Amino acid sequence: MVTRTESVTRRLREAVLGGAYMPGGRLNEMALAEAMQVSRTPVRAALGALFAEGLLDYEPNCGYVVRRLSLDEAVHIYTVRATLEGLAARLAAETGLADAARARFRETLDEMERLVAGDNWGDAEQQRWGDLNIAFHGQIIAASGNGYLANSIQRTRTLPLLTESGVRTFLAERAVVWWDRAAYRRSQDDHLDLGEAILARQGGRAEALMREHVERAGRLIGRKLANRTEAALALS
Amino acid sequence: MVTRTESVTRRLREAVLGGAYMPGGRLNEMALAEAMQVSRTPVRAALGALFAEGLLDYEPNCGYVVRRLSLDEAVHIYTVRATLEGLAARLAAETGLADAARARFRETLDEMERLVAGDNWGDAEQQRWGDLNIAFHGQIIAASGNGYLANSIQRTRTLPLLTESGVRTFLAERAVVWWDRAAYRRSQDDHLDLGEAILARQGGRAEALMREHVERAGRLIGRKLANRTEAALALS
DNA sequence: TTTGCATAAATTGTGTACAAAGAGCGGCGA
DNA sequence: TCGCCGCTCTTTGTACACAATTTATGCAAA
Repeated sequence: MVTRTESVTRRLREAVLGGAYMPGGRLNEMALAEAMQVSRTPVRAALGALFAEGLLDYEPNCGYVVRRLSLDEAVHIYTVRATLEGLAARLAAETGLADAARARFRETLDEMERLVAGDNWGDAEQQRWGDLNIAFHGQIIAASGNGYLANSIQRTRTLPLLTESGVRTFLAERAVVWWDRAAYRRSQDDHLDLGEAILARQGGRAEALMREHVERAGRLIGRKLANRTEAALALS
Repeated sequence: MVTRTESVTRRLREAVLGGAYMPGGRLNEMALAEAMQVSRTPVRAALGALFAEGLLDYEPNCGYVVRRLSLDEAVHIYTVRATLEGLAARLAAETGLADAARARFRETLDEMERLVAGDNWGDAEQQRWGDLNIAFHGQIIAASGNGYLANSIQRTRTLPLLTESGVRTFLAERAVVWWDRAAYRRSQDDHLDLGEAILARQGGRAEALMREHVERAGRLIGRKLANRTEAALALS
């Protein structure tokens, strides 16, 4: 049996990450309770959990609001994430992958390459590539063998506004993927170098490559976000 | 006005970090509520918050227990911490310290040096050096200008069993500082090199030094912890 | 003695009522 | 008209009662 608190926490997390509420928007306990068909108690527990995860801001006696990330904060988070994923890449390279993991790793890389290099590049291919991208990074993190590191990286990824592949915006109704195809190609080139370094047990090189890889993504998103902010300001 | 939840959270956190409960020990909601003279509601909120901070483990319908860190987990946490503090050192060096911060930084280093090099080395000096050590690291983290990084590092420091200066154990009644004087001298030498690198704006060198510095502390604690585990096993 | 089950006790999960703090609003005076 | 005060209303914080689940206990049978 799963408790209502767990269920509400999961649903609310998905709603916030999915952009159902505007950043800075208040989350009314009573309204959420009615919407979820539970009492305020599990809702309050869920809000507390999401606050601890960094998805919400909280002020005593004032309630919870969806956290609004400034451009600076987003850059800060990406800096930390780049360093942590760099560490994971180094540890993975130094430890080495087991045979099964090695095979899966190669398979993931190959499929991504086929997609990017292929003739078709529609929504389905982008979606698939995004999933494989997450899997690729996940395999490296798993191979690092450091659970605390894995959690720390996960924390940098589950934040409103910034998700695993690309940028979601709360201004639009549905997710907008910001990258053009050239960016995917560049990202894939990074992946190929990274895979080579890790499989060749080159820890230092893997770390440097991963750091640069994630920081590049951060810079890209930073630029897009800066433009978006200007656009949003122009609208308001 | 401060809410009861905040007050209970703070008190409970201090109790857990101070070693008032055995790792693995159950935290009974009713008992805590009576001890703190509040109802179960703020106690549950506090337990949830401390669980999110990583101080407690939780299983639905089974309650909260003080988190028990394995030796492996402690090493993993130190690895992450070393990398993050290394990043902070690099950012601090690259950004550079403002004049006031620069002066305070030098002052902190000088006082630590006077203590370690001085003739007296009692409990008071150790305590003072520990406080300055925290301040030294804190100044670097602040100078990095990355709030998310500061939070991430703080998370690696507030865990039961491992605190800022030395190791607390739940087996003994009061905190035990594990280091001998030679270790303090070695640590201080690291600090001198680090201060030099940061003030000279040598980012890469500062990062490498800080990483090694924190990892050395981690190895030291790891060894002590391993011995302690053997001792504890022998006793039981 | 041990194992299994049924029952009882203890503990956590949830709903709800009430207390308290904050936000919004209207009236009053300068 | 503007600013301030006090009120009301909304929203959050807390206590408590009850439901649901887990854990302990005791008894009977293998």
